[in-house]
Amino acid sequence: MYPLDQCKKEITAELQKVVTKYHYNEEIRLEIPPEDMGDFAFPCFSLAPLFKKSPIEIAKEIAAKISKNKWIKTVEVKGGYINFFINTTSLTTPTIQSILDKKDTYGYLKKKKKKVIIEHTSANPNGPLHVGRARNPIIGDTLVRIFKAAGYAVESQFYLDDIGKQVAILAWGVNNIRHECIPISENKKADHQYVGFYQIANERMNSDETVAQNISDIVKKLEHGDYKTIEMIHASYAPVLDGIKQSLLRININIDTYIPESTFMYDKSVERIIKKLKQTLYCHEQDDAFYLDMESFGIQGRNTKFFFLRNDGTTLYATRDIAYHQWKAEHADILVNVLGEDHKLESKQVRIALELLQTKILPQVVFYAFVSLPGGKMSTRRGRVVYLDDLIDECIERAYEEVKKRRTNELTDSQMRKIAEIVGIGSLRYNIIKVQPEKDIMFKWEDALNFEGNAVPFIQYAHARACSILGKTKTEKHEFEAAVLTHASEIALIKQLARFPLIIDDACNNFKPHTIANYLYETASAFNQFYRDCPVLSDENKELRSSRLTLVDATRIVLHNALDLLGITSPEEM
RNA sequence: GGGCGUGUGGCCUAGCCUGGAUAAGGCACCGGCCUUCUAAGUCGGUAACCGCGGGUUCGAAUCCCGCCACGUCCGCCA
Repeated sequence: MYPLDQCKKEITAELQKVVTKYHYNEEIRLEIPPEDMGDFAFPCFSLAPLFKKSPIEIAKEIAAKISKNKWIKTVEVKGGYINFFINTTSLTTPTIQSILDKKDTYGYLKKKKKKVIIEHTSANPNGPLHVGRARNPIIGDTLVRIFKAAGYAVESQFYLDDIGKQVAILAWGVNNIRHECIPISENKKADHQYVGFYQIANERMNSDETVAQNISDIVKKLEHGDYKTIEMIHASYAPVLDGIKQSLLRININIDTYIPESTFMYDKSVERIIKKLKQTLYCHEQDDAFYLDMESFGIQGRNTKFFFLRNDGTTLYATRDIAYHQWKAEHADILVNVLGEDHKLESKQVRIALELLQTKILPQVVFYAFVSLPGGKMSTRRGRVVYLDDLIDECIERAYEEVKKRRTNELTDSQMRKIAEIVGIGSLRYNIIKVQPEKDIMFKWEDALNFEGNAVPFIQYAHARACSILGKTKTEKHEFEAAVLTHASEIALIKQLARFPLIIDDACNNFKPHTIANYLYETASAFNQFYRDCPVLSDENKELRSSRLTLVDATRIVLHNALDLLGITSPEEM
């Protein structure tokens, strides 16, 4: 257990002890008061009706009975609140010790012996990733990192469409459209080269019935396991998928497993599911196709029919998705999906079907709103997009300009390039993750690439500053004496470092990756204030100097660990 | 028409789940701080009827109802 956990627990226990004498049995929930009013607060308002006294009197009465201990330094009553000021010397030593001992794993929670499958990205391999959906891999990968830190065994999965209409369109295009008819893409990556085939094929499909027929023939052959067709499809999308993987790798994302949809066709599990679904009370037939009537499950709208089998006997995306989820439920204890908000209905339908099939584990879903452009929605089909690769390039380029502006005289070009890469990629990830997923974001270059204020350079800079100080004292031993760190900025920074494990716990339990970004900003800010107030290297007092050095080192570790949770590299200089 | 989500200073965001003490930050704007560990920093200032209207409560940005705006979905697409 981490020091601050221990502290909170003991304050709660102390309160509990006093309060049970009054037959108050509600759970004690401590709050964090506004600045300068203490470290923890207990509001007494809800006790008023029980006590038949004013909250202020109650607070006074209870506060008088609180006995001070290792953690509780002073107790104050203000308004209807009991404010606790903790004994920082009790917190400082174990916190710093814990950071120095655990280093890269400081903040990590104890092992849970539970397996989590986090599905994210799962983009159709018919073109490059675009910014509209860029939140998906970033949120997904951040959750993967957070769950790992929270003690879970995690596997990330990309559900790969290798059997549906979208890849069939791409494959038809690749095989039937001449290269000269495709608009030339400047980017040499295969996903950029191939997307034109998909776009033109889409147009032809919509205007030419024979093409539409050819494509649906491909889908049918796929479902029947026609070997040659499968090979053809695979050859068409493989280079595109490879391009997608490369893009992900550029932003520090590696997905453990790619699960092809076809898996569940060929192992007959989709067939079994169809059979079971047909037996349910909610199944109906319409023109030889089958659907579940979702009306009694609270699904409303123009159409409450959830089709799972076409009239030609082929399956649909959602049908295969049900099979996939059943399979996942067999292989994990917790399932997490990261999906665009356009999947809300489908996800609900799949959930209902899974319930009908008595699936053991249902997925927790994190939905995100699309990133839009000032002119409207992005679309691969219509080619109205900003591609992720272009955004990455632009981020790095702009970061390079910023580095050059500041460090041309001190660093070599390759050093500056390296820093630009770290800052550029970090900027991209940070800007997307710092906003809660369900909030709409309008993509504007000037905002995305603003390098000031609450942005990643601020945090990375704080890390680089810490490294710079430490770099000058490599040979020194960092002795540590908690009692000498008494400056308000030092105390504030230590408390901030102590909070990190609680932040991880909260971010994990509530699927809120953006809280890590907030924490990082606050930590960097606390460090900058310390940096301003407490000179480290120039201090004459040896004990103070080395204790501060240790605090700098501890901050460096926490910033590094938290940045790592966001998949962002911590530069040693900037 | 219906479902789901979002609405917080000029702009962007946190807080909302679990109601509480002067609504917290950033950008922009104005004014200070580099002979001292990288000023991508720091200090101060201007700026908010928390979309609108009701309700619950001792107390509402937070919970409930209605309305408005935006996003998204309501395909034998994925």
